[in-house]
Amino acid sequence: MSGNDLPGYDKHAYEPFAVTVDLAVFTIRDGTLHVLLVERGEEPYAGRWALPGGFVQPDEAAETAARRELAEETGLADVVGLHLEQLRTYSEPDRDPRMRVVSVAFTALLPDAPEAHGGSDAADARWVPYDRAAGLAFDHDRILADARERVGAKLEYTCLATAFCPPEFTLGELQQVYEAVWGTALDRPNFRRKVLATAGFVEQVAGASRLTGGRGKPAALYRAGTATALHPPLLRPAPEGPSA
Amino acid sequence: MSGNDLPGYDKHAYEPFAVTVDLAVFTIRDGTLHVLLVERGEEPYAGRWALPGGFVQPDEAAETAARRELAEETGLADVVGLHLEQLRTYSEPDRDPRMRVVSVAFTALLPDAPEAHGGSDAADARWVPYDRAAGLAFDHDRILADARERVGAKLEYTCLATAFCPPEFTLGELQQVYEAVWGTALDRPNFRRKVLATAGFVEQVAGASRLTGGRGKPAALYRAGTATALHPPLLRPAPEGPSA
DNA sequence: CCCCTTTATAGTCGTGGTGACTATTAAAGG
DNA sequence: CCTTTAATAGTCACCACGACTATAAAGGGG
Repeated sequence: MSGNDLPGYDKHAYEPFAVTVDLAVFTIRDGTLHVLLVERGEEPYAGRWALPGGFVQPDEAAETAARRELAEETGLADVVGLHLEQLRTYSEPDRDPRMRVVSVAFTALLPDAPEAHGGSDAADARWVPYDRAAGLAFDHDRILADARERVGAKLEYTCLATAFCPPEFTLGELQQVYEAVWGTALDRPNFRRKVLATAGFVEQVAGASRLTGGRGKPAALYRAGTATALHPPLLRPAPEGPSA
Repeated sequence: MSGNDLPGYDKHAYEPFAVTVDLAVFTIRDGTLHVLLVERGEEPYAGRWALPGGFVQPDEAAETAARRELAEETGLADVVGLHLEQLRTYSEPDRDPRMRVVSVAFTALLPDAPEAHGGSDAADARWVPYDRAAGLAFDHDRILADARERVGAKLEYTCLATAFCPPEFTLGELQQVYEAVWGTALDRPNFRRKVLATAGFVEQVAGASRLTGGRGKPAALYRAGTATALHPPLLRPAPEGPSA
């Protein structure tokens, strides 16, 4: 609770914590899921890769801190279409060897990656394929896995996938988002039918088309629609039986 | 991030925060959704109702603190079937008028309510119908609304509803859970068909039955199954058009 | 004791969403 | 000019689900 019901409470009855934000920033590059990592310059975990993040300032909310850190460390500040969303909070007492740190983790999605650069805080910032992002500092392996699972789940029942796409995109590119996050192939005509049947998911850009890189029939261009939920959802192929 | 990339960092470079937990504890009573509230004894918001909660201790994770506070304030400690799950973290700088408090909110579900009693910290603890739980202290109105929305959403694609039920329950009782949380009526035969068709959702207790309170045909008893996910989901009737 | 009410359970029917396909169109390349 | 590649169109069968109707098993009231 925000209040305090302890009898005899005063301002020293609680223990101070450091509060940080961690960001799992995703994008799609070359058809595969990439995550933004920074290289740590100091102990502990010096030289190891970690999720970008930093301390929450006294006058800002965690959401504000997340946006600020993303800008400072990677130069990905006012990127259009940045989708930022709280994931969960990690508070195990021993998750930082130095002191008691509670971290509010965020998930961020953005369209085809602007190149990241090491910013003020980070020695280096880089887009890394999700599959090769292991052995991160602290409990960031777990945070990253949680973030990916959350994004995968939200693709099913929200229109979130467009947050990975530039302002105008083809249905093939949108499908690549699903395939990259879920790690499964989807049937193209069926995917197309589903997306177009969902009112407000995408709307066609009149008369425009784009060559997907050369060969093949040019694809129509679409913009993100106004819908935010997907009813009924677009379920990923069930990994196993009905868990019985 | 958990680490610190600031050059020249030392242990005083960060500002300390107080970290608390808030709990939105739900149960079903008389077929309607109830939430557990405590009455505040001190300023600010003295005499107002609030979500139970309290400070996280230096050596415990937020999840641990949540369980402890629930036990201390309400005596609902080792209730069998208690489902506890993190909701999100609220960190607006002015959410507590006294000082900077970051609160990790949790959602808890439990079977037909044991009566709550004011515990060590709380002046009074009481089950309140969700619809009458307004005007809470701090930002607890918002936390409560977020919690209810989350629970409603999770009923769709998880087997969470059994967490509201005693160890043995009828399908009618299970349906009441959905109707109470969603606030809509469901068709009984269709609900039954769906639940039984989902492998691992519930399993019948051989030969047992219960009179639902007197009249009517006695209902068969079921136990929660081993499944945790619902594929395909049990969608609540769409409130409006496809948001287009 | 019969009938009505109540609640659980069984079954039916039609529709729509979806998986698995096949076919056609429009570009580039050799 | 034919092949390859990718987008788009269309088909078909199945199954889940909403909307029903019907039956079974209890209690209550006359």
